[in-house]
Amino acid sequence: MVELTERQKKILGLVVREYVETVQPVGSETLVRKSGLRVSSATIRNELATLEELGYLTHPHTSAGRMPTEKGYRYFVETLMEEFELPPVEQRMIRHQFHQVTLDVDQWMRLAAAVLARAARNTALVTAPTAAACRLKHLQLVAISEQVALLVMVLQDGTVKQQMLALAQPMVQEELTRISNRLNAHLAGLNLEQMRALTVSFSGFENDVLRVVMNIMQQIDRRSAHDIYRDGIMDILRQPEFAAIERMQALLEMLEQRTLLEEILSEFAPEQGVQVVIGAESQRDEMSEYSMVLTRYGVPGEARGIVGVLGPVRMQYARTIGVVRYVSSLLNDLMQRMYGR
Amino acid sequence: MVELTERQKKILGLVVREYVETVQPVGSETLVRKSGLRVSSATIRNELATLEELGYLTHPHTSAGRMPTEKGYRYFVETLMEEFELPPVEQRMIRHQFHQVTLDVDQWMRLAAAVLARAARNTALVTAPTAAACRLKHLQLVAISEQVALLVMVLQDGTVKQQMLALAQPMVQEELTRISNRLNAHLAGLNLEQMRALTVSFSGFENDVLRVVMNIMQQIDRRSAHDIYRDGIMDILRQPEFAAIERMQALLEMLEQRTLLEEILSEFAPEQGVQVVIGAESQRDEMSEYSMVLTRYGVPGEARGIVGVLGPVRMQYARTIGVVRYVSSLLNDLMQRMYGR
DNA sequence: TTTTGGCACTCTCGACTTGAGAGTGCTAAC
DNA sequence: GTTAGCACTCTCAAGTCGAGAGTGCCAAAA
Repeated sequence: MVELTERQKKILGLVVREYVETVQPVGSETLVRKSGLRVSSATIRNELATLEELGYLTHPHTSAGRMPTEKGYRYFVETLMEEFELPPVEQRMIRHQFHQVTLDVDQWMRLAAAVLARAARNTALVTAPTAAACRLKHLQLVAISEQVALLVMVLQDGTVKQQMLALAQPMVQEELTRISNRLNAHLAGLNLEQMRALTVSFSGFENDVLRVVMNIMQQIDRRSAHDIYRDGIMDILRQPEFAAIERMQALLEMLEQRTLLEEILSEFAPEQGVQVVIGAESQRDEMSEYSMVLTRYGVPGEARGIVGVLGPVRMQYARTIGVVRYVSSLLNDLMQRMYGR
Repeated sequence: MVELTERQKKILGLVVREYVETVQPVGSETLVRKSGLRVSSATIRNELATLEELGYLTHPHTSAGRMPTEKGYRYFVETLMEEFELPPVEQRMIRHQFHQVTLDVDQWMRLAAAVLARAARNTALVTAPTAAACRLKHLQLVAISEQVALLVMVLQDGTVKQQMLALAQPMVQEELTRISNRLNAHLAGLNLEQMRALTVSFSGFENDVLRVVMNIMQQIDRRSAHDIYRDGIMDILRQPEFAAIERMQALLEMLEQRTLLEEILSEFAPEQGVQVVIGAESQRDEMSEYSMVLTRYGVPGEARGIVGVLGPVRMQYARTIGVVRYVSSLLNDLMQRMYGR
């Protein structure tokens, strides 16, 4: 790998920035004007040709200007880009919004996605925090009608699950509460594995409930990230790269495929720090036109989730990274407070 | 209003059906071929001209075939269309899916939207059932950490609400359970109005909780339909009328505007039966290109919700109406079972 | 009075052409 | 190493053209 000269770096940086802004291949004349370099367009052309040979730039056709390749963006992200921090005004606004909303994981996720999408001007993807193996915190049976009860389960990571139960025989609320208490006394704090050992100690309706509880917990354990909160789909669709319908449809179709998204997110979200995945680096055809900026949040031992932004490869990486970092730090604070320091 | 002749009705019906299928203005020759009428194309042309004069058909330009106007569709829906019933195989499949899913309102809504979208091949809109004024069924406080508790509220209509509470001083689960029981004893079955009268009888932390409960219930009461479950956005976007980007974006933008959608849904959902709203009949510019097929489900006294399908004006009305009717009847059954017959 | 054949007329749509504009790449000179 | 100059290439928007589809009307037939 040949080291680039300072001038080449400067030119590459300019091409990336200019292209990201205008979405037009940028020509040598434009660069002379913007660069402040005291050289002629012909010199720039020579440099551009070199950068193209090295794989950082391309040509859509002979008489068009240059645009960055994925390698070019990668180099930009790693070496040329300067840090971006969200302006304090916006930071304050976002924090304010989090304070206003009710303290509920589901709401936080929605808000995080909304805020992230708006600030990054792209599609935001957020997964709820999940513990490696979920533990029951508390359960409660609530009479809905004579024959139907609602089972509400609160898990260690703060998520709430609910399921209706058909009752073999009518029960009143007092009875259900008594049963809830008995079950809580034995089950609170346990994970699926530990519950298995207890199945023998219950019988009748209590055993039925236990089975349902275990069933739900198994479902949760199986899929690592339950729901993906998405927002700002319009923001990404407004980008000029989606002027062609098929692109737009392809993207929407991908965003509707939860399993694919989950897979990609959990594969590329880094254990720490912020990860940038540019185009084909994701190794998926469906994603080859998009880039992602991903990170994890949460309390490592307890429960973690993913926050990220999806956008066209031509993306304002510095800004996006800054925004993702800020939102994830906010969520970190929230989680930490939830787990009591 | 002049009554149409049998032949005119037949021709109008044919034009609608043909246009809905092919999305091409239909010409006199085609009609002769399809109609089975033993007349020449010139005769058909005369009839078409009459129908156009009466406002049932239009012309995109001189040398194009005819396509229905909104008045044409309206006439079709009211007079010409034959009933459509979902084939038993599909009915069974759908019922099967409802049996498989856990018994939880949120899940039902999701499933209803998914099923409806698939069967109607358009975008499905479903709102959760809401009681006119919501009543508390049961509440439970769950310790999350020493300083944080989760308040879980189950409402009469089966929905579950949750909110984190910051505790002024540490409390253990036993304490929280005791408080929950005390509050339940007084509050269960009450609506917001009735709770107001009780605010004096509680103090300290119990009063704080009561305030939060009332606050949440007020939020729910204020907006008639909380969340709108949407599905099948891709299905509608695949329709040829969305070949133009702006249309596509306009639609997506509208679907993201929850308030607008809520307003439209609750305005046009009929008290009983199935309502068809064709294009500009909705009196909204944003909706002038779309039609809706809406109905309500639920238990009139207790809680009701809306199911509907949104699609292009050129829509298979008979099919859509049949599907909406079927899904709403399924939801009716579910609701009825929930409210115990 | 209704139906029909005939024909001129209208409008769209895709294919093709053309010229301006943008930008490169090369060469020869500085 | 840098630069001016110029031929060359490719795109894109505008304009042109002809085939095709379908109408509208008229005069004759039923």
